[in-house]
Amino acid sequence: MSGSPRGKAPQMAIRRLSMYYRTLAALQEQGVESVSSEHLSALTGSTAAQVRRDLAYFGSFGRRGVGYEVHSLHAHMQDILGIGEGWPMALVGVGNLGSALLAYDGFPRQGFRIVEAFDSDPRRVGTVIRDVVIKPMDQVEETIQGRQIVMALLAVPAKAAQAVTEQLVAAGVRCLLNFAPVTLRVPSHVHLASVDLSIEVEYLSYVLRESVAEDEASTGACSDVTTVVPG
Amino acid sequence: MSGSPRGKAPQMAIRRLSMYYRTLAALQEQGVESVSSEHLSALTGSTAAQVRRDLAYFGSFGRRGVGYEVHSLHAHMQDILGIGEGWPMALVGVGNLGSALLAYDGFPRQGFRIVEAFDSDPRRVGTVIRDVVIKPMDQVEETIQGRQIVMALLAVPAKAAQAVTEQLVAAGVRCLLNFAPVTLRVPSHVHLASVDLSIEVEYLSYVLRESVAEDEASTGACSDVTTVVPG
DNA sequence: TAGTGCTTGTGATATGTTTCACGTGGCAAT
DNA sequence: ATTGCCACGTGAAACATATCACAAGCACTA
Repeated sequence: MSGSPRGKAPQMAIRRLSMYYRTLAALQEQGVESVSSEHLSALTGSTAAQVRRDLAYFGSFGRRGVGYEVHSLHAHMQDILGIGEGWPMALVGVGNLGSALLAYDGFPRQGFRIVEAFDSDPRRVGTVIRDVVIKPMDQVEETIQGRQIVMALLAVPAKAAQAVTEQLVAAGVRCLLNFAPVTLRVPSHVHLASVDLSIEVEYLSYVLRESVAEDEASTGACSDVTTVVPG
Repeated sequence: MSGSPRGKAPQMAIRRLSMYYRTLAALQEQGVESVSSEHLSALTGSTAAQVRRDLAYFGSFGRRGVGYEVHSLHAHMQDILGIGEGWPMALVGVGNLGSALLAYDGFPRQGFRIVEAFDSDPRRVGTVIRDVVIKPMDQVEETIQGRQIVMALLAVPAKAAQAVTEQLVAAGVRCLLNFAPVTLRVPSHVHLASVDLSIEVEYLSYVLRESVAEDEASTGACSDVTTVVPG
């Protein structure tokens, strides 16, 4: 029902779809009705060719000589990404980060809602954040199976992450978004994405060090350093 | 001072270094003294060949027939990633997410510390979280220049992100870790990494939809679904 | 209806990354 | 010493992804 996947889309293309989707939503709000690959690429930091190629993995949504109709393309992206299904999510670990995730309004705005939250700390169990009651860990399986939840956010300490993962998988979770700085093992039918702050910061640290080294190689005047914004 | 970069390392290789680094720290704590590429790959989810290749971008740290000495390799990774420099960081936006970042103990444990925090909300200005006093936005430039801060975390609402970015860049920041769901424009000498929860969740939503569709194609018995953990 | 200008969709090409396969060096034991 | 085994480091092959460049298609005009 969702177009014709001619060839398999690279993971990165799918992630870019997400950005196109968001950008299209913004354009729609601004009342823009039509957009070209050129325009879309400028707004998302891709190239025009890449935008066209990314979209072409899933079908042909534009009209030659004209561009893409914003509303229609937005709807197609929503369909392809499976937003609209409105998968309910469970959160495990309601510490600092977990609380922030519960309160994060980006999720409901994109159609994803955290409907259950769990924590092992008895002091947190029973408290309510954003209409969600925090339940104890021993209710994970029962609740997740009962509500047919397939997506979970994992915001527990690194040490506990693997054990909790196994608990969630046993309960029937199919997708995990992990925030703990560990490499999780999951069965092949379970999909895993990770947000790892250490990796991001250390990556920046690396490129910073590299560029500082370059600067020092050409010490002295500011010379011809480019200050133009890319793309 | 940091080895011999033969060829340029792919971005992904650098991110994997970060995982090796963390894994080596754990091994060291466990008292393990030697590790093979095979072993390291099992712990990080890579392949042995990839581990060797990734490390080879930066030098040769192992001994043939033996493996890698954990302590020494850990030290090399630390050097390459530029941890140890202990770059001080600034945080802008102390809402739910920003507060969680301030309290996140993964940063100090990896040698990164948030030493300044800023917010535009007068009610938050002046309050103290984890020994950091929240300052108003108009002190960004002065403070960052004064303390020579080059890394910043951006946890402001999407609408404000681009403007704040420009403020930070003007103040001399060289690296930005952005948490707002927008595409930021930065000058080419500024490095940017992003943590985008929408993208992660939507990506999972996509693969979930895909795999559910596959399941439905072969409805009925569980047939030959693999449940073995990978690699 | 034919012509012009514009933008898509897509083969072909170039670039980048991962995997393979094996030569090389190192350790241990005989 | 010599033999046997092991695991790294790396050229070359395979694979994946991004870019280029252009034919095809649409809108509009005359």
